[in-house]
Amino acid sequence: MAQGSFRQQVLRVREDAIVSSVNRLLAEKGFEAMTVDEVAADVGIAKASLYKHFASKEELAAAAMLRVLDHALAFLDQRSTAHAGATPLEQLKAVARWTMEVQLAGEMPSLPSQSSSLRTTLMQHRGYLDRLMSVSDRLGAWIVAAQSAGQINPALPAEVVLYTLYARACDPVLGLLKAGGNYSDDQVVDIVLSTCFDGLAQR
Amino acid sequence: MAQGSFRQQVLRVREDAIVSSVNRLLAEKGFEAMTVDEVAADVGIAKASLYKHFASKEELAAAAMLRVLDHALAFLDQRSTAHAGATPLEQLKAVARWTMEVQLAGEMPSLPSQSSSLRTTLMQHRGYLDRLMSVSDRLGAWIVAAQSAGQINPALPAEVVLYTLYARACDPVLGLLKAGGNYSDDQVVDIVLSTCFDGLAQR
DNA sequence: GTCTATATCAAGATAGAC
DNA sequence: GTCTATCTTGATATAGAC
Repeated sequence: MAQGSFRQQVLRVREDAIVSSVNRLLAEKGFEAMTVDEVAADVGIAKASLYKHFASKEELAAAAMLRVLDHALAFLDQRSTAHAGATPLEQLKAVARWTMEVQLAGEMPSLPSQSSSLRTTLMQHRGYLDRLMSVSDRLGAWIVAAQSAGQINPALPAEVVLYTLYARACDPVLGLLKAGGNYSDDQVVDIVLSTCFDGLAQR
Repeated sequence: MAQGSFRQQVLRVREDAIVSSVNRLLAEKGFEAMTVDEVAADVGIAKASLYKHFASKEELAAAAMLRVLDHALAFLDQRSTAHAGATPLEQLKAVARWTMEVQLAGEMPSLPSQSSSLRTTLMQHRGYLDRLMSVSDRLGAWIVAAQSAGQINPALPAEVVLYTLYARACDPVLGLLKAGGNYSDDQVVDIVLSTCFDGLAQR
């Protein structure tokens, strides 16, 4: 696969650095609170240079969301191949664990469920929607399989399980527990995973 | 208890209307996206008049948060008296159901867990912190009792249960399911309550 | 206290030289 | 493509008359 000229590769690396900064700032402050000036300062280039790479703040954020989804797809690929023997429930738990680890690492940009200029941009972004549907399809297959195997509550509509997994990837409980300082990151993940799959009530 | 002069009562009613508008807009768009112009237009008064009642946008939002907590405290009072015979688990479920109903009604302003000017204001607001701690203390008592009775998983730290209940009051899953249009509000609440207390996994 | 009109400022976006 | 300097807009907040 062609990687382009040296100059193009340099640009690609720079854009990657930009997206990394955007990703972290999005996770830390959210889309509205993040400013383009901050991004430029964080990357170490002038604001005008940013706009040579991305046409708007929304495009900047969209690039970060796209990369997150690509990482997710890569993770799903790896689970499907290197861990093909796992049960559907184990696969779903592995995915949920991965999203929580990403969030605790400060690298999970929370999507704006509320009204936002970013939301309208994303809803018109083909690449974003394609990846989102791809992720949802793969998770959906595991959800249905886990329900057939009696591992996930079959009384729950599959979309409920899917939405819940998405929501837990941005669960503020993780940040609250981490901020409390009483648990390690691994413990936090184990706890929230437990409440997600096993619930609060005694079994 | 003195209610003040007629003029003061009129002002009080007006401020109540303001807080109601703020509360709804806060629930609908969040703090950052809500503008003071919108609030003024929604209430039907001039923007400058708003600033005679509240010193800043943050104070405006804080007033809405305060009222939500007062409503919560009133609900907790009612549960403690009119439903004194309920088990601790039933009380917790009743509270969670109430918060979800409030959210579906578009009246639950989501607190900014992320960095925000509102957060710093609230963290310095005595009245807000007092009410928040009061709510937490009451819920904490029910949580501990429910764990002693073997109704809530005793392996979970009480603060985890508390944070989870707070987080579910703002759970985006509710909005997603409502937006899908496949379920009534009651069904949505029942579903999310089920995933919260019983988890996703088969029992 | 309410209004209209305005000050002030932060932030997204662009111009134009290099 | 990168920079400095600037434009433009939208939003918080205030002035001052009534």
